[in-house]
Amino acid sequence: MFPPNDHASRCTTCAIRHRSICDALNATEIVSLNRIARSRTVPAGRMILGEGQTRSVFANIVSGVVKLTKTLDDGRQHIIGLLFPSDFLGRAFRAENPYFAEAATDVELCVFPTAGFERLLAEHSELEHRLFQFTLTELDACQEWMLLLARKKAEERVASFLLMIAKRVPNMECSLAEKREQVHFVLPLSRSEVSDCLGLTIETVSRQITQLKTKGIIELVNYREILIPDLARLREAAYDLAGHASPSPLKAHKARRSVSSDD
Amino acid sequence: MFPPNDHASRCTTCAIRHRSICDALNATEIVSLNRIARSRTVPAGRMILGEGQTRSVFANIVSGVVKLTKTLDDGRQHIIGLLFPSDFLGRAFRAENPYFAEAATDVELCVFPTAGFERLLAEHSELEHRLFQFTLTELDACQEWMLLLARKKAEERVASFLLMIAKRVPNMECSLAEKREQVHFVLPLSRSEVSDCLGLTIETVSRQITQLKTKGIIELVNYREILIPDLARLREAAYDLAGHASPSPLKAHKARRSVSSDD
DNA sequence: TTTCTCGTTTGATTCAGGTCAAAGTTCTTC
DNA sequence: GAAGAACTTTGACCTGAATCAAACGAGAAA
Repeated sequence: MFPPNDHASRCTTCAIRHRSICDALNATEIVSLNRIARSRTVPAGRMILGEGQTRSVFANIVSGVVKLTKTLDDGRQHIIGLLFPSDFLGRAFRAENPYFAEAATDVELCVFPTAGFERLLAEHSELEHRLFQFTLTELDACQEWMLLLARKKAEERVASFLLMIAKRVPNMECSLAEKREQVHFVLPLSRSEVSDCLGLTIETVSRQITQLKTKGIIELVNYREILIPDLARLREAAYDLAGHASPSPLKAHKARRSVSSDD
Repeated sequence: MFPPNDHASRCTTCAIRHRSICDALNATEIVSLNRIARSRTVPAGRMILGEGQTRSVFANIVSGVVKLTKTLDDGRQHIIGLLFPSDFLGRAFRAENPYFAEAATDVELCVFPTAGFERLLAEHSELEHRLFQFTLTELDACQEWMLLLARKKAEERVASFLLMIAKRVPNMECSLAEKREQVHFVLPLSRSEVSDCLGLTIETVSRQITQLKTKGIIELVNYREILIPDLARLREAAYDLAGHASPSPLKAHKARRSVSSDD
């Protein structure tokens, strides 16, 4: 899909150049990273990285979506993370990989060989620093997701999921969409995969999507294509009230012994 | 509670010296870290760090247990992490703290002032590297916990929780306990806090503990003191079957072939 | 066109865990 | 040590999501 490596130019035209870990490097360093990098495309559904696999793969996600999954022996499984363009795949400093990585859509990767990448990491602390930043962001997202899994109801989970996707997936309408807070995108995952993200079943996800559709919070162009007429309403359904506290009168939850400041 | 700082000796007698982030530093560097460190004890139940609080606290946990919590506006809450002796508290490079930190038991901290610690971090890449390692471990644990929240049943969750505690809390019997795989410890959390770790209610946690007791997998000395006669049985109840590197056998996945070996 | 397949939706039913309500245990405090 | 208060267990009942079971598209092959 790509012309053979052209160390000088490939990175300069790279779409994710300034959002990926590469942004930590200066022009000279970029060249040496580029020298060891290899482009690779992976079709949807193909495994990229096996759980417990001895040697990790290091790669930038250039386009597409990668899902990271964990599985119990009896088949119960969970998607512990999704990687979008500019995200980094691979656990530095870990001999074993703690999860599977699989292409959710067709994926374009920029792959770095293990040894070479780790050497670069050791030589350029800027690069390690940036990787650290990425890891912290991943940890934040993970902890946020734990709250969802532990305490949110099915509808809130599905709404939260759509919100998360809407934030990271390319919008189909580029006109004055943002202005109107209207979003239109293609879901990168099947219902089954969505349910594996949310700790629900396919049926429940489907029902909740129907529910959101009935309420007019989302519109389905087709199974995968979703239009969100008003992000604020979706945010409300997701109970994603970052900061602004308006205790939704939908259901009065007994706030257990809290750090009560009032009555 | 502590004698005034003695830069030369305090660290050398520190119980967590070699497990904490400090182990990344050499003797000279330790002294400069020690110079800015301050001992502090926090009684159980006291807040250490507020969510969204502008400036982070940096500290080693010397003794006791700290819980990190996230709360939805209506009071639904979740404990996203527990910190044990030698763990590190605080988000480097983040202006805002994404969670509450509260002393679950009486806690002894070794606190570092923000500015000074970040300077040390910048000067000694070894220290940042170690912090990175700690963060990766935290991320691993977090992702493991997501699987628990998403897919494990109540009894498995409680068993997993006890297992996790058993691994990290000091054992009360030091004789030939390990040999027999027998563990005896004091729960650092109340039932309510346990339920907030597991995404369950107090009642369900209580019932599952009773259940485990009935099955003879655990014994209750009192509400907080637990004896585990056979760790293997608890591990089984937790569905914590380590090792497995095979994808789900039940759910038929079309993705099988690995991409790692070349075309 | 028909037929097959795969992913999705919808309906009926079940059940694990939540909710509500006591009652039993510890631990304080006076 | 009596009186509470706080925490924990237990019981009865309810409900939200899982499970079981069709039916419904949409795309692919014939």
